[in-house]
Amino acid sequence: MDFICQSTKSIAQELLGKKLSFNYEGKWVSGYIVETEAYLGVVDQACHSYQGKRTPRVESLYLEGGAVYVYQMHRQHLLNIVTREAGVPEAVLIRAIQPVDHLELMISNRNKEGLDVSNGPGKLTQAMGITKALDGTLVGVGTLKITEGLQPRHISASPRIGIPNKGEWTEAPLRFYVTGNPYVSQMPKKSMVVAAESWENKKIRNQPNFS
DNA sequence: ACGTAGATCGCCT
DNA sequence: GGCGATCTACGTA
Repeated sequence: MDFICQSTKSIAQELLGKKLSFNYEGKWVSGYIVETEAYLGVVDQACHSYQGKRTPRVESLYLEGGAVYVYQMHRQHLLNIVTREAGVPEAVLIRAIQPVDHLELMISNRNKEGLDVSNGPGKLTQAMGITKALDGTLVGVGTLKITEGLQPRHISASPRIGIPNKGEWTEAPLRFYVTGNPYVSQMPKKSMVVAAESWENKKIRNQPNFS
């Protein structure tokens, strides 16, 4: 996947359905990405690099696309993937996943089960065991991987969560999610569908087609 | 289903 | 000293 030669908005949408895997104590814990947000760098009032702000905490945002930016707020870690070329501080926040491998480990890490395991940005990092140790590393070369997964049947956009009083940046539709997937944060029960129905049907592989 | 409060910490100012 | 790109528990319908 190309994290450099595309707009951050495109990457945020392309990440939906990709499989996110983290090596936690020797086990590849994983899930399909179902919700993301784009943060558009120096012009974006909601972005940590707004107006070129550069402090030790946000340093990773200035790395090349494919770098990992993890920061902490309250007691949670939030996971971002840096986009664009080095020096252009844009990123995509991973907000929710649908668990795939080692669900039992995620349940144990969260001390919760069901949708509460990973339907929020702080929840999914806790479930997978992601900490600040990942900050500044590169996707694909260390303990974090992003690989092919499923194809969303439909993608929805909305304003980003938790960005009050930032004018046009509060309203900008920079949050993207797999329509109807129950693991999307703050999804009304009424709008949920069975998880499998939010994805395109899997192609049947390794099977001859006799029609 | 929704709103509100409280937690309790690293990182800036 | 103040403030979050959040989460949880606990009110109330």
